[in-house]
Amino acid sequence: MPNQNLEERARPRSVLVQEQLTQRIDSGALAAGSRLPSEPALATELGVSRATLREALRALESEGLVRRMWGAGTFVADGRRVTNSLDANFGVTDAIRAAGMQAGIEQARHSMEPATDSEAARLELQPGSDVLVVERVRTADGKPVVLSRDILPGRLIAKQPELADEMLKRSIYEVLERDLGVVIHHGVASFRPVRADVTVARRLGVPRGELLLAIWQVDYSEDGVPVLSSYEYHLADAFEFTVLRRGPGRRSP
Amino acid sequence: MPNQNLEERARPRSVLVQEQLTQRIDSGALAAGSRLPSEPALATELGVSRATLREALRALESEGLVRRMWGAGTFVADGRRVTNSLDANFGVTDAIRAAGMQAGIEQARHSMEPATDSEAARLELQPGSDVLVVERVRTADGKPVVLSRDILPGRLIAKQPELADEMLKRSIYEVLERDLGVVIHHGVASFRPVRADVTVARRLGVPRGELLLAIWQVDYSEDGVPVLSSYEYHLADAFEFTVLRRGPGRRSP
DNA sequence: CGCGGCAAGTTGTCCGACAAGATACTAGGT
DNA sequence: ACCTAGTATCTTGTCGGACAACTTGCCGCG
Repeated sequence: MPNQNLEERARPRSVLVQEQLTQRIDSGALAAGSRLPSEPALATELGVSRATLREALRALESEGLVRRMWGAGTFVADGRRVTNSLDANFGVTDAIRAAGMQAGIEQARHSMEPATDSEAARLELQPGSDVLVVERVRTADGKPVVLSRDILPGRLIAKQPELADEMLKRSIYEVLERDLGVVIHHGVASFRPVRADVTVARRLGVPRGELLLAIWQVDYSEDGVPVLSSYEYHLADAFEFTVLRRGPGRRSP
Repeated sequence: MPNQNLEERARPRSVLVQEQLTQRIDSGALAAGSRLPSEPALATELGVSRATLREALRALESEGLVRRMWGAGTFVADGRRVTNSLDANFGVTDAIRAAGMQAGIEQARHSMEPATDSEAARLELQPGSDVLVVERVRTADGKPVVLSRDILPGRLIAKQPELADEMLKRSIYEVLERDLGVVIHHGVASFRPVRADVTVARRLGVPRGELLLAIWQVDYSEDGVPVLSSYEYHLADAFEFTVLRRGPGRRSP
């Protein structure tokens, strides 16, 4: 069983450096298009070796935050940092806040029930295992915008069943990380446009047939274990969804 | 003016190593979950120093292809490599082919016209500059699935106007890269569900009011210059759109 | 049979050095 | 005075070796 310290796991220095630089860029301390200090200078300033700094820069380059030009320098990418990006903003709460609105929760309820076969497969559980189901209507400035149904393995909160109530008031991602020490590493989301059926329409307070965007996804922890399966129905006019597409680089001929 | 060789630009060895490893993983030579050879061994095998290899591994880790565990080894991520991912598949042609269908083009036409103010702004051109507009209906196995309208700066094909005709038959991304040496580095795409209006419905051969997904995006070259602005209307049932969401890592407290 | 410690293997970091590319400056010629 | 070509210098890319931190599995001891 892998050692997963919930507390103070020693993290590689290069990751810390990467986060420091990310913060400097996001905070505007390093303006878009500007040149970073040279690697030896920056390494000295951050108190790490040049090799460590270079690893961090490589990761930032891979994420598209900086551009490195041989012999010229390292530059902050002309960061048209997308605001409400489906890539960056995890969860509805973040998306609503990023849009500058007040995130709220209504009609929240949860239950523990045996997983359906398809759900068990998505979460890689034994068929019939108990899962926690959380249904909520998310509001932006008090207006319903999203109907969500989140499904988690029951074992996650077996020792702290009171956390289920927390999820009715706060972001599930927040509870997962703060109270359970589970950090989401990545997720796979799919979506398609749909029309509101009668039940969804009633809960969101819109006419039947209204235009919605359905999103379903599975989120994985840092160990590659699926920890959250969710279904969301978004009002078409609530947000503008954005995705940063990374180029394929040169194609193989 | 930056030196942008269209031909054989010397690329860093670490990037070559990164591509070699990516290919090994994609081809299945390195199975998902398996452990990579140790860094010294792999560096020797690839003929590079360990520092160079580590930079490549860092990039792969940032892309989520491998997981590195201190003291244990480097492992190929349990790659549920998403097939038709909006992240990975650039362009409709790739998406159709990834779905195992035959990509085709109908009702194609192009024209050179002055850019509208909003288009000029999106492509960072002088208002009124000439732009090449390409309208096409994309088919999968002969059935219309997408209506697209692509807009490029006119200067791109000023010297080879015959390439406009090429774009009526092949993927624009393919023409950009193969014939113009322009490699797309990244793009920013937005989308929302819409209903087909009368003109779109007629060209796609569907009833008015049919459920569509509208996608609009701007693609940027490696220099950060916008080179392509496009609008697409997808039939809701044509594809299943998928996005790989990278986790936020640990949040700042 | 269980358990603790040891040893080998692996990744993380560091230092110093040189090669290759880009830019800015200077000296030379016109 | 102006333009040009070469050079000096700064930057990133790569290399080699070394040691520290961590994980795992083996081995011996109780």
